[in-house]
Amino acid sequence: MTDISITPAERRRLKVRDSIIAAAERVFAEEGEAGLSIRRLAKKIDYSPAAIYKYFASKDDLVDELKDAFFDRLLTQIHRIADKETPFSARMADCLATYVKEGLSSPHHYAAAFVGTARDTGLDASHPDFAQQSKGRAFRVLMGMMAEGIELGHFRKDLDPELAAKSIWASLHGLTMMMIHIPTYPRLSADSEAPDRETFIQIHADHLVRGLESRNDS
Amino acid sequence: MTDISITPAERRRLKVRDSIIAAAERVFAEEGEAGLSIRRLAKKIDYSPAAIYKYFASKDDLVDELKDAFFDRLLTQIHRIADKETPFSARMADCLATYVKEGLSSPHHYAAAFVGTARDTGLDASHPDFAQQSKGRAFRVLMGMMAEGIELGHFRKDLDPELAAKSIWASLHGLTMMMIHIPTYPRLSADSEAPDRETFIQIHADHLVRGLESRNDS
DNA sequence: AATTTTAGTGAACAGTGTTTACTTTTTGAA
DNA sequence: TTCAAAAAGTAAACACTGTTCACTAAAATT
Repeated sequence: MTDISITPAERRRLKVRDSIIAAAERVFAEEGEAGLSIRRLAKKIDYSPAAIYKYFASKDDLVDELKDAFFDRLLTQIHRIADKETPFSARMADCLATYVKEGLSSPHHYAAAFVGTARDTGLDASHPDFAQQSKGRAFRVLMGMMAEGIELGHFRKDLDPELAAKSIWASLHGLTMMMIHIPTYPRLSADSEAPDRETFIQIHADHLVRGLESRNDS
Repeated sequence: MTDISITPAERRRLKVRDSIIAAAERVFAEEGEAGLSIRRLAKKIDYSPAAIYKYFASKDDLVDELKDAFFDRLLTQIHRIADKETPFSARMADCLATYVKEGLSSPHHYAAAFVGTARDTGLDASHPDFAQQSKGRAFRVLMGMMAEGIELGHFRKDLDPELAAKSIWASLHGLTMMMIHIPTYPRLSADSEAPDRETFIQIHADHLVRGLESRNDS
């Protein structure tokens, strides 16, 4: 009985823990991982640096939590579109654009979630299986839509939904990273006449969808 | 007259400088920017840490030189394909695949060249114009091929070569980053039956090209 | 009320990039 | 060849970083 409700001690602990990630979130959103230091964080919440280690095993663990929270938010946004009952084409295009835009809304979070050439965020035994992470769940939404598109005849029948989804995902990821890294993308030089970012995201999504569509129908 | 040839002093200086970047290159290729420290570098070449600052203004400057050198190599590889006189389709596909493969051959270099959400590697006044960098020159090769493809009728006539090239570039970038970040890509879970990397690069390139092609011709 | 567990801390360890004052070596000219 | 100037190289310090450890103070449990 008593273990169902939460004890005041646990409630206090959670409060401190939350204040840590809240402060971290603030710094991280503005300056990214580079600007985030345990000592700086400690000052912000008026604790000693060592105190933070009673709540997080390491800085990486803390940052991982920020990344995970971001991808949860991204997943929510994706679902908000994907679960609609609008026509397939519009839904698909909306989903692709939403992924990119959501990434751009938290560039530091997004980019940080894709760093490390190794298994630090990969899929070794220590981490949960990829499909379980919100990154993986977001991918499965895309893969589901892909299967639907093939089913409906919008996309070529010979496509493997998983491979096609991975290809599309990579392309979306690329545009997102590009726009994060080159803030003026798709403008490269000052003089070039280029559409605004939103329009370009649409163009990009159109190219991608076109590569999947079955031909010889309007 | 005397300023045409190089003095022994300058030659010595260049030798030391080269030994620094050589050592840096070795470390960077294996462990990336994380494993590279001035002090460690100094130990490797048997100099004091401060000595390195007589050759490079900062660690970032040193690392920038590594990145630039890498992109020069990448540009060379791209040109090796693009300058061939083979049929357009094959050349285009080869170019796209080569970009990705070359990126994967030096994952740390490639990924490092695309970090920083800000203008640290962007296109502010301090840096040379984007089109001048080897990153920009590589892009111009792609854009040239795009124009050629439109000219030849392979690609839709209504495409803007610059925008289309940017879209393709973003997609290539995405696949490269994905494969760097998820070493088993396109395999996500251990059980999934997926093609090898080389094949998947091809599939991805095919999707991209398909999105550009004019329709209703075989 | 006594004991055990937990929260929190100051100080230290082993690193980092970078600067400054200083010495040694090399160079170019009188 | 001698001598001033420039360049090469360094030890030590500054201001940081993540992390650990021995320790105290305060709750929680028995």
